[in-house]
Amino acid sequence: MASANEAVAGLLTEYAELLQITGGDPFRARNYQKAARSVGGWSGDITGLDVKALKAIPGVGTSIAAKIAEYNETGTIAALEDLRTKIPAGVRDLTKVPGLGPKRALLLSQQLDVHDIDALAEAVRAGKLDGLPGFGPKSEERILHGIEVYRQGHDRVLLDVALRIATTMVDHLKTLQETQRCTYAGSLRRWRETIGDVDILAAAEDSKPLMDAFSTFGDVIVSGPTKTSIRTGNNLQVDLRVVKLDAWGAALQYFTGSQAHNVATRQIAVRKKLKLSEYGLFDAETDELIVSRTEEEVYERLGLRWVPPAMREDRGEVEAAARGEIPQLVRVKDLNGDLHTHTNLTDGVASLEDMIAAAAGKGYEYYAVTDHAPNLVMQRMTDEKMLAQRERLRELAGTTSMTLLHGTELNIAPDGSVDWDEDFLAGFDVCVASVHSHFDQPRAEMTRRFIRACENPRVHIIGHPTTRRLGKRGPVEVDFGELFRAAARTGTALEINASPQRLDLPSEHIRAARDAGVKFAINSDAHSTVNLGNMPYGAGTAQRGWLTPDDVINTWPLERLRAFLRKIP
DNA sequence: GCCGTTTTCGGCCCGACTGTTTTCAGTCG
Repeated sequence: MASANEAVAGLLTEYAELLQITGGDPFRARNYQKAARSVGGWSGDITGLDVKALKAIPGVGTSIAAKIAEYNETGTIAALEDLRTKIPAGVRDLTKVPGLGPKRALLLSQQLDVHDIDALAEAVRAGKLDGLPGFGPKSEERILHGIEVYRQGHDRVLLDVALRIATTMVDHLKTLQETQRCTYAGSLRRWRETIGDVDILAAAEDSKPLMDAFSTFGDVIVSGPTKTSIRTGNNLQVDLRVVKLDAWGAALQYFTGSQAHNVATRQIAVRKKLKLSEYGLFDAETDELIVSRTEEEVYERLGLRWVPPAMREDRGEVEAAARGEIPQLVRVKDLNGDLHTHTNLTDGVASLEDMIAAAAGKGYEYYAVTDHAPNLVMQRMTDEKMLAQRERLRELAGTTSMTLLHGTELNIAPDGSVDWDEDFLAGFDVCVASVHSHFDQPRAEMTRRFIRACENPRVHIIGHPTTRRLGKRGPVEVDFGELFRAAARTGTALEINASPQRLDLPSEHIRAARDAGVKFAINSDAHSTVNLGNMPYGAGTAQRGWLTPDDVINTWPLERLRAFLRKIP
């Protein structure tokens, strides 16, 4: 089960969607959506808060606070239950079909008596859309296509997949003579953990050659002089927007988003009698262009510091930028080492020697090898193998300028214990401890399990704390507040696992953990030399959690790191 | 429904594209 904040955010989102379907004041629906985001990103726990306290959350006023308080007391929201009964079943599902919004989904549901996507597909194929007002032959085609897309894994793609596709297209577009600038923007530039569609921005006087070249990368969905959308072979939508070079900064700011961040910046513009669009920042009355060439100029003219893309989620960054308090975020180049990697002694694919050589190529000051411990039985680890690896690692120390650390990735048992006793663990320079089994323990047990691991004086880092696999397995149920307090109290770092399948600890928990006093380790969890290159995804995730280098132990110099790893005072 | 250093009422981000509706609504981002 999700946290109370997430649960309420989900209910408020549903309420907003139902309001959109019923029509009426669109600003009401928008407000519920805004409140949902706000509650979901609220660093405190809403459980037990009364109306007065709830109203301190931005976007939560008297009415929404009352609904949340009602949820706190009764576990339900009567107004939501009521709205659910008024809307035909399945309309919300129908709006999940791309191209089908709330209005037309409701109309189809009522006119055709269809309540799920399968029934809709059948009705369209049976020609039941004929004669419906507003639905022509193209509509049928679009809806059927939308249903196909929905079914073919409507899921978002992982960050590395999207980055690869975007980079290929950007590199190709840059080869065209007409292209003046080209980069990816959108959620990819913000390092969101998964990507729904890729936004590419280019500057050119004549957009047609770019649009033509871009169209060859997939099936064209829409195409005009400023925007072309395609769908690639692996079902990823990619949008190319072409602007004039003069508008580059405003366009980059606009298309990087998020939408919520853009709303917030535009509201600031409005208050200053300005108008912000992808074409520039204008005087609202005279329409005179003020600035548009760079993002920095646009933010500056709004009275804001430049906001790093990873922070642009309307989670307080606009207010921070107005106060001039944008943190110096941790960057990949700040990382002095990698503290969680595997070799072919367990499930890695590269040898110890190859992993060390590849890591040296990253310019690290230190590097830890942390193969799996014996309780992950399929890895067949033994004391002897581990000690032999340590010996070999010490021999290799003379071959590299990096300081080599011998470590292991321990398994946190259901009771919170780990693989080896204190004496054996004392032989390691660094111990990562992770949950690899019994993912469905009840919340209280799982929480005790993690806390006991933190309290182990030989455990330095909790690996991939939620154990989620993006798109495949959800997070374990744990009281994150308790976990964060335990990690801070015991001097145990939480990992930000940089694997694109994990990105764990997720960014939405990172700020709360940091506020609790937790330190972090950004680790590749590499099982190959190539995986050592996953660090940018971890750094991006850390940036989304507003972390600075000081928050991240593997940006520290070796001596400071060693002091942290001593843990026992 | 929320919000306020021009407002406790009257705003609320803004533009592109599509299809079919001869002037615009729906959808998307």
